[in-house]
Amino acid sequence: MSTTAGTRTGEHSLFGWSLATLLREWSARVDAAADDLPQGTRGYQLLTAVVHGNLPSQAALATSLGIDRTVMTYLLDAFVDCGLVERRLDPADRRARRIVATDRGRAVLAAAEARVVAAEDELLTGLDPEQRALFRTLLEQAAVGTGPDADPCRTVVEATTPAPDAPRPQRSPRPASR
Amino acid sequence: MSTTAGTRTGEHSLFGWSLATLLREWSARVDAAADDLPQGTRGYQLLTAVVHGNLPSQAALATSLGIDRTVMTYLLDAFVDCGLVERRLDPADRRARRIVATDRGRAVLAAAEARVVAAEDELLTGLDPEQRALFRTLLEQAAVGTGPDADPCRTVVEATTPAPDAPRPQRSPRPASR
DNA sequence: TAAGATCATCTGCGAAACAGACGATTTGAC
DNA sequence: GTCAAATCGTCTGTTTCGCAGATGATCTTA
Repeated sequence: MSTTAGTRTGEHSLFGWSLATLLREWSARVDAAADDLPQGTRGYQLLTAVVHGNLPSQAALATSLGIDRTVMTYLLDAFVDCGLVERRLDPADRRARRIVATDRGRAVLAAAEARVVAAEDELLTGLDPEQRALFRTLLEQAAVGTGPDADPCRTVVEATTPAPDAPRPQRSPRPASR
Repeated sequence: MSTTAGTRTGEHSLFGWSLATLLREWSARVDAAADDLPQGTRGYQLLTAVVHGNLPSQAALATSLGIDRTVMTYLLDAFVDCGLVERRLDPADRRARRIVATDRGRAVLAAAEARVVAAEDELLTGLDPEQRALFRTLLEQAAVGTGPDADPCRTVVEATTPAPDAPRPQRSPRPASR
């Protein structure tokens, strides 16, 4: 088991495996670090998005986190029940709810974030501190470039792929226009 | 993408969001690029591990991919039905099955890999080529350092995984009434 | 040889995701 | 101004999926 999973056999891409492995491990550690939040890792991500994300509606929140709106509903229910966030009516659009964190929500998040940052740093033990900073920068840059808000003009798959007839079968990144 | 998802509010960590976003997008593209494999992205990862991973048993395959053994069983069933892999008895341990790819499996994987590599490169449009190479290197290095094969002496969280009494106070998402 | 651990499989249960419909509201066309 | 279409959040129902547990086969050890 010493050399198994990652190393073998030349130069095929370990990109996906590495990404999945890293996220899995991150998720496990965040689950442990943020166990005072509902829904574990996902709850942490949600609260982070609520506090720092500046997203106008539940739908925006959902697409930013890559989850379904119907899931967002009961996810937020749990947070409201815990007194961590509030649903307020958006005066500009009375269909939408504006999600804001309570004081307690912000405090809980801050405490969790401190633990998560420590866990993240520990997660990246394979890199020395200088590399860690660089890695974080590159990662964020890459993600912002492809996230749900990415430039819609930069069409994606069909350029280099012999995509049959379903170029983008799922997931249309429709950010609210701006 | 100017104001929405990721950028806001100073210096909290976007690490988890970036990781999840990138993996989600990667997964979507691989789903499209490897749609001739069972189980989409997961199937691609499985076949990659079978061909390049040199893993001795289903269990090793499962832990490397972070999935359950019981899932691995029917996942492999699908691949065997498609004639992409075979289960062979391990002569050294007749409990275990040694999973090997068929010729066709290797060919299908090779074709898929070509498409996936292109998709990955396209995924990283936010980085220039030099940064991409660096990012891949750092990512793999970080993942190998924390993966299922990482040095068990410096591990941290593994202890929490099997813990039966682990603090997981809030569970049910509550289909709350309101 | 016996007891315990490990590998792969199967069964059943519970949870989670997804599609669809609904009322409320906004937007756009005419 | 009116009407149709789209959007937001919610709820319902279906179905899929992961996970715990038990089982038979095999290896390991004492």
